[in-house]
Amino acid sequence: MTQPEPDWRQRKKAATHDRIRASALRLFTEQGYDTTTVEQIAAAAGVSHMTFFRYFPTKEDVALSDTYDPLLATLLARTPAAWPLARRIRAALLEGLEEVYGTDRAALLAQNKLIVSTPVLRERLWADQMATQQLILQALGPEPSFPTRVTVAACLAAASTAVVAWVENDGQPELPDLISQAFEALTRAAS
Amino acid sequence: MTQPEPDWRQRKKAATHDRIRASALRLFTEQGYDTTTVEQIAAAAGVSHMTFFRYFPTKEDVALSDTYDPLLATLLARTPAAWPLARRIRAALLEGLEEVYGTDRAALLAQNKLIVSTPVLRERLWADQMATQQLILQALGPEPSFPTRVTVAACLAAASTAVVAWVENDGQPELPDLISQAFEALTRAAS
DNA sequence: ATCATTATGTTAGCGACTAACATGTTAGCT
DNA sequence: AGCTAACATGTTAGTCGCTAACATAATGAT
Repeated sequence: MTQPEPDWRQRKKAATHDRIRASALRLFTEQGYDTTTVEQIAAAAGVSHMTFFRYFPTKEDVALSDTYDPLLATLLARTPAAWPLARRIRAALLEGLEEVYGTDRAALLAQNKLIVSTPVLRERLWADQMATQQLILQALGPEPSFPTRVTVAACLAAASTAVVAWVENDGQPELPDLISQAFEALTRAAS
Repeated sequence: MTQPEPDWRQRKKAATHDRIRASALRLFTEQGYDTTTVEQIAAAAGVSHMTFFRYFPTKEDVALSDTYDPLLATLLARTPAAWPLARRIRAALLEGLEEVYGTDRAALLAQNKLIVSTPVLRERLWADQMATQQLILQALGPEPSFPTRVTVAACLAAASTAVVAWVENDGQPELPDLISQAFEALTRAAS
């Protein structure tokens, strides 16, 4: 009997979720990821360490949380199916970026800087990239062919390279431009 | 004064190194990676858990140990510099494979099957791939351009996709063939 | 025989993470 | 209002990967 579920409960959950997340990110940037303990995060958010793990499966997840992936799948499906796959992915990536880049550019840069400069998180980033790849392949239909898989993997590798270059140069060339350059490099790599 | 270093010492070290590694791989395949504890591995190898960590920095490393990377760098350097980068990497990868594929194909398949089927190890695999990428870039000279980085990343992504497909299909299409197909797919992705 | 080096073991501890159980707080029903 | 079931949170104790500090035994050089 889980009927009406008054949403103030969910609001409260969302509130502590955000409080934990905010405390974590602040502590991470203040004193580094590795030296920050889950207990500290929990204490800063006013909860116990068990509550932390009820909201985030691992310590890494709180630093990597993003909502970009599901958006990407829908954008890709909306792209003309007649285009070559690489172009479709490129278009979806750039379109998705536009929706956040204007408002959240600073946060995006800060978060990715933290990730790239923390070995453990960098590892997880590649792992998440593989999850994104699975998601894209499913959005393209069942039983993807081997060449399709290779193409998707290459496109995501290009995009990741762009992101890494972006944070390494402190956001100097803007990310959309870098992604475009990356895809152009991809098409020329074939020659 | 560490002069002669009688090599029987090194032989003994190599022996225990191999004993630990063998015990670990056996236990991993018998009862799974996650459920196998470092203490069990150490006990099976007749050492203490501290000795284990003196030989392998982490539990993951014992499952991922390979000597392919340095070989790859020299092979790449030996390849004609006039070729397009993707072709050079492809040639180096295939040439490196030839040297082990005949004798160690079974072990290679088993090890990669373990890795691909274990989430934690899969993560580390991508991380190691980034290390390989760094190594290739250094072998190509200092200060690689952005397009070069993209190309290398895409080539390694293609190769990884080939390896994953190889173990998923239980070694059915042979790995060198899959790698060739992957690179052909790469060149066509550009169109 | 002595002494420095090296490999190994022992112990204690930290931190991420889990399981078991307890407590309080809220929602729905009578 | 009062009872009960559901749920969020806390407490406690434990496992496991991993590290540091110190102890011990075997080996090699003098």
